[in-house]
Amino acid sequence: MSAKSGHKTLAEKLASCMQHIKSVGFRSFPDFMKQLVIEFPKGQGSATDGPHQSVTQTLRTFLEWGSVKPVLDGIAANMTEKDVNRDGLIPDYCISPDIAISPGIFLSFGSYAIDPIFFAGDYSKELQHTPVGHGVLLRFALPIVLEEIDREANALMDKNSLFHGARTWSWDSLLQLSLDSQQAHAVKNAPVIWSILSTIAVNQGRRGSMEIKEEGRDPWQGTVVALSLLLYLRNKSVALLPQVMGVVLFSCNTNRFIYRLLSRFGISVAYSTVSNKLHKLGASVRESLKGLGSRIWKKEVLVIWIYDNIQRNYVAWNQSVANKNRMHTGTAATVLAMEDVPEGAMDPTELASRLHLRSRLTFEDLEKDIDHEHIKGIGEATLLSIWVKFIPCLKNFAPTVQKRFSEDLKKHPLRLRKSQYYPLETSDIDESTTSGAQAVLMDIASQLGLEKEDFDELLVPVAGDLLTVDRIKKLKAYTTTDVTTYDRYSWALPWVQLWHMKWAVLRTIFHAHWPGMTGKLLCGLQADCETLRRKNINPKKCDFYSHSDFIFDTFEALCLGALRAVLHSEGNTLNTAREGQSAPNILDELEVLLNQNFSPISFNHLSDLAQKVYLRYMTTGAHNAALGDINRPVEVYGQPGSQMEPQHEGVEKFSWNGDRQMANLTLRMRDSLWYYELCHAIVEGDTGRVLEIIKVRATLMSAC
DNA sequence: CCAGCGCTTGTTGGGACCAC
DNA sequence: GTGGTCCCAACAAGCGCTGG
Repeated sequence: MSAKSGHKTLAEKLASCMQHIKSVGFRSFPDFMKQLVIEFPKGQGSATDGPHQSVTQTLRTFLEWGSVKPVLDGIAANMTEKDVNRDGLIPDYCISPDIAISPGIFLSFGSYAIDPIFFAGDYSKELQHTPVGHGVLLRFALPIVLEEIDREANALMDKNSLFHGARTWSWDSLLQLSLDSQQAHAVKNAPVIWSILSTIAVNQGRRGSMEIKEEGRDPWQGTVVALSLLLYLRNKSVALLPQVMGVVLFSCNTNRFIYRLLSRFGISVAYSTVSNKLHKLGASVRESLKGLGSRIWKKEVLVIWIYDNIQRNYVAWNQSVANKNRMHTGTAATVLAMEDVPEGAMDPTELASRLHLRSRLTFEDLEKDIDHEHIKGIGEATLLSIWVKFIPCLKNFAPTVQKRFSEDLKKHPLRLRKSQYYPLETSDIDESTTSGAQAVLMDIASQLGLEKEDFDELLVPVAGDLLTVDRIKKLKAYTTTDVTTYDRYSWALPWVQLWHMKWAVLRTIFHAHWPGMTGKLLCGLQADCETLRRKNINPKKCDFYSHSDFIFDTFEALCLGALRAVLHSEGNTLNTAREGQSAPNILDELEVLLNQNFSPISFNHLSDLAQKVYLRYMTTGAHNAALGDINRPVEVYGQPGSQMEPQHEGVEKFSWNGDRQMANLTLRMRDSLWYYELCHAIVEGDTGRVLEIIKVRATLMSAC
């Protein structure tokens, strides 16, 4: 630097330094430092090298000149004796006080780690016991980093931080916990802390391919949790995650010992805190429910009441004749806010004026209401979706098929939203009796703070399982002559929930297609159950999930089989009868049939096939056809019998040679199709499509 | 600086059961 | 029948920390 530089301010000096560093090709200051302190000494062969020596010389002059030395001296002067014992790098507070650390355990360099160039000249004597190179940088940088970490941690402790627990609990404040938004918050407000913690958590091998894993250990979520714990240990009011963990543990009836253990580590808050807070929460929820009740009464919000019974088995500690395990029955209710309700839809006078029309309803009216074209379209689209799902060569049609459901066949798709729901207090009422249903309704009304006269203008859908609906219908029937609107229960609209409706439809399928005595291992669901070796199938009990999966699987298999049958009937066959060659897997065969014979098959052709399969195997007409009008070679099977007429039901003509199994299978595919569509329409959120299936089922059963 | 909160620790009471 | 044990829930006192 020339004498002129003496007039420059510090900022100017630094700026011109940085400019020089940049102008000779370093991308950034950290890059420069890295090259200078780590890469340069490592990369060069010997200290006697020409350029190497000159850099070393310059660096030594620079160090002697006094820029770094005061910094190092300053650090040394600020170190206490303890700090020095710990090699001066890790501050005292970073280790819990009762742990004895032997001196020099941190950063104890082997001699190989220290570049020989720093040991030349007088300066080396001063630094003899101080690690240089990497160590100098660390010594210089660590206090700065720690200071930055302190600053960031303080920022995360802010009351508006997403890690900060709520001062008074509410379900909203607990439910707002989102590890993803906490992560975003941490990345934004505490980048240094976040990068340090996530560097520990994310495996080096994983950093290259950042694919998203749905299950298993998630290092980023883990980092958020670790950060939450650390912040909670720093300041107990930064406790959102430990609070939520406390509630989770509470809901699992966790032993107090586990609470003590986990709260020591900052994973959960103490049991007494959780207990205390939950009591207050209960009180505040009671208050807010009263508020909701007044909004219901003023018709500012239209709601559905949902309730179902809950059972809990109390295990007796010591079982005896008098003391056995008990099953406790209670009721859990939820209030759900309805959205997008058309004006006047929930008008009790309108309902009252129309009630008498119901008795005029005939089967023909119901049948006329069904959109048969839509059902046909659904049948074909469902076939297509199953074929596309399983046959590899059709995979690229998947978006087209999906579009059919979401555009051509859509009826009333719901907009995407999150429903507002309000869980009520559980009660010990047994809702399985009519008086129980009455008590439950009374209990819900009192929790919402609604008086009897508030119901005069209200219509409230009360949803539950089939039993609940039956009990409420009975209750309404028993009280029709009562005086007040409330006591007549005319305000309550019993309504089967979709899930229970699904279950009811599922049961009817098992009821109809699980043959009792004859041929039970030859055809029908039971035969398939044996073939698939399904466990846990009991048609009398009909547990939902196992049985639902079973119907899905058999239906999908039947649809694939039907496609093969249609292709065969059109003369597309594989020669599989060769000696020593087993029959191909159905998927392999379909792949070959569709690929080779139609190379490649067009979507229109596939649609035609779907239409054929639907008409041939999934309609009531197909069922009737199978009962007599089958097209078999006359010379082999004789004359086909006549189609069965309703008056012939149960009395088969002497010459009848219909295919009873085929007819039953057709009905089963038809019923399964309706169930399949019901489930998928519910999942896809298209209530219009759900309603179409309900209309079909309504002609057959009362649960819809 | 101090009120309030969270937490620990200890106490009480009730219920159920068991051994004697 | 009595006393002891276990479990649960509720409560209070005391301590330390936080935050206004």
